[in-house]
Amino acid sequence: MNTAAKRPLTLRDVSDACGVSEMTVSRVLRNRGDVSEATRSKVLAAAKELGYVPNQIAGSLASQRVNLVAVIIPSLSNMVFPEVLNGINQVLEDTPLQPVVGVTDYLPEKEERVLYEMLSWRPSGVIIAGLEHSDATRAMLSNAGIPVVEIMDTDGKPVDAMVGISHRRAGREMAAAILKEGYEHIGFMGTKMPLDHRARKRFEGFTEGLAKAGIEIEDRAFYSGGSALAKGREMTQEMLERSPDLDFLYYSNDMIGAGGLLYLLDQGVDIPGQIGLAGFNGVELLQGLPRQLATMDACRIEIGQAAAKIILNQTMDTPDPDLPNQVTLTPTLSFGDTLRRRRR
Amino acid sequence: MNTAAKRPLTLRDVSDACGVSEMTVSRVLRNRGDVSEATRSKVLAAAKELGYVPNQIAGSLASQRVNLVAVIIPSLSNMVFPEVLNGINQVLEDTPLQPVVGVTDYLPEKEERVLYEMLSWRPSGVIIAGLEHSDATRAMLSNAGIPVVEIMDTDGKPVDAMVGISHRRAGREMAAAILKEGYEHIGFMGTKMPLDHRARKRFEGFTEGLAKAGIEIEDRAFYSGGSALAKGREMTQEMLERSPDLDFLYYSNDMIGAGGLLYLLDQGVDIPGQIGLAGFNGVELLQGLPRQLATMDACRIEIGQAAAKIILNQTMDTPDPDLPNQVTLTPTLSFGDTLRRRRR
DNA sequence: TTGAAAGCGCTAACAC
DNA sequence: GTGTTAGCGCTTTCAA
Repeated sequence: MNTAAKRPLTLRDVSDACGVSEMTVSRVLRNRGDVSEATRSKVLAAAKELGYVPNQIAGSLASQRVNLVAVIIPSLSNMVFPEVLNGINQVLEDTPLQPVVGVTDYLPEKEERVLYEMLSWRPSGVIIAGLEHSDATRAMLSNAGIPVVEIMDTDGKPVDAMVGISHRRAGREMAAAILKEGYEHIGFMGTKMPLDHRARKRFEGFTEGLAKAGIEIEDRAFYSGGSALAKGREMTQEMLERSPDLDFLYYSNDMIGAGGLLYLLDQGVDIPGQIGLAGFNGVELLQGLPRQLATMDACRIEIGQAAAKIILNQTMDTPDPDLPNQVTLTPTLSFGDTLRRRRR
Repeated sequence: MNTAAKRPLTLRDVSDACGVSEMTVSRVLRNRGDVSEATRSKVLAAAKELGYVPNQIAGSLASQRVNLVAVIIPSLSNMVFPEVLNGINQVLEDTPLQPVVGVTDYLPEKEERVLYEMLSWRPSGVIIAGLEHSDATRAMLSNAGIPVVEIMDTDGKPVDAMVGISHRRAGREMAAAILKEGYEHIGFMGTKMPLDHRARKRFEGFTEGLAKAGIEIEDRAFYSGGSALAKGREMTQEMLERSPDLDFLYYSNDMIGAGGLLYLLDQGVDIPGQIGLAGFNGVELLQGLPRQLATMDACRIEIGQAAAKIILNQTMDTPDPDLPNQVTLTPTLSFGDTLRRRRR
């Protein structure tokens, strides 16, 4: 094993070390073409002995093939996105493709920068969260000449492929479920994030759903920053002081919902009798609360898997033309212990 | 804007479009050397018009410079690691360096694979979690000829630079604090992860700390998989049924600690009078629980920042030789509401 | 089964 | 200020 490599080793070094042409060394290292078992093992031994690590930069330039998949997401703190990544990883695990993650912080300009940066590495595909992008971003995506999958959301028109759920519908269905249980005085709490289009669409769907029954949200509040659990507590307290007649609270995510739940249990409020609660996402994290919060699963893993499969399919020599490239998954509503009202 | 690029554009295309040599176009696009304002704007206009995206693969090969920093961590689900990433991002944000993340799932073989994969892109530096690696991994790290920062842990000898906390000491200090409050019958709960060396070291430090006072852990339990909150609940219940005399429970992470806390509050146990509790990590996530869990901050953001600064410094033309490359941060103990025993 | 030549798209180094 | 030349370290292609 080489102990002090200042200059990284090249194929040339391996070639010299074992007396086999660079070309053949290259073939051995990539398992390409027929190489006699004798030379093969000679080369492998030399490469290992030297501690040779191939230079993918040179390799990719020569072969015009890059085994990277750009994955662009708004955040890593949200738990939702790491789970999507897990789905992607699962599918790409035993393939030559490798995901490379970029984070946008929900900022369109940063999304643009990150995408540009990643495209300059000429990846084999792009998986990007959301359907709303700047014109420049959309242009880059459609001109890149590689498969593009927009994920998480299906309320809109994709550049190429699309995998996700309808957040608008999710909001509507939650509204319907709440009304069906007999709740009528509804408050909403969410993040103050004009650029979180999925949260916005859920909210819109929700108000639509209520409107069909002639009902309006009676109070609402938005937060930004800080611990979601703590915010859920605070906001719930404030809202109920302001609007004591509310009998249902819909939270835009499970974490603030959990904060609200803990607060109300502290206060000895009867849940779901006096007040019902629901969140969104179905984060496994929260199993283990004193009561299970009603929520709607966002199909994160499945989304990641389906997106990765679409990219993978396109990189194959003979892509399956039947693999759908518009996938709408259906989130399931779990009632938990906070939505089924005991009849009065 | 080009609308149907099958073949990606090259510098050549831009050069042709604006009648300026490739070399000058390259200079403009990289803000290198003196270029007259006239040609400059001509080139920029042409590049934008065509939608040209530079090919970093070719660029890096030619310049022998790659602005990537390999970041290798065990997991993305642990929240701890995304926070470290945030610290790294903050520092690298306005530099040419770009982090690229690889995940090992706590598996040494996978760590080896991921590192090999990343090194083959010839990054400018490596930030890798932990000090325990396979021989092959260590060899690759020391032969790579680039700065390497091992993070999170400082109980051991690094290949090159190191930034973290002493988990052994963290364990010892927690033991001391607990004893000082007068607790004597102590149980431990943690993850069943022989490869999580930091958790192991904390545990070792903890038992050492107790041993100095002639005290031994009276019960212990380990879990794997599932929702940590739920596991904390279950395990706490089981442990107290098995060992009803315990007066303190030390959890290897805040999430299971929170589960235990919620369970005990449900049961109406007096905390911290009858039973005291502590976790580890200081996850902001949990602010908002009915009681604040005692914990120890793992300095995640700071670790990320310091590590990135070390890499950044090394990539500069004239690195500051005084920047320390062994940084041991000191975690702070927060007592919360679950460790200060009311005197009996 | 193996090797030699050419070139991937860009930039360092040097001319002009 | 701008252009020319010669590679970077591989793989493709074709010849042996």
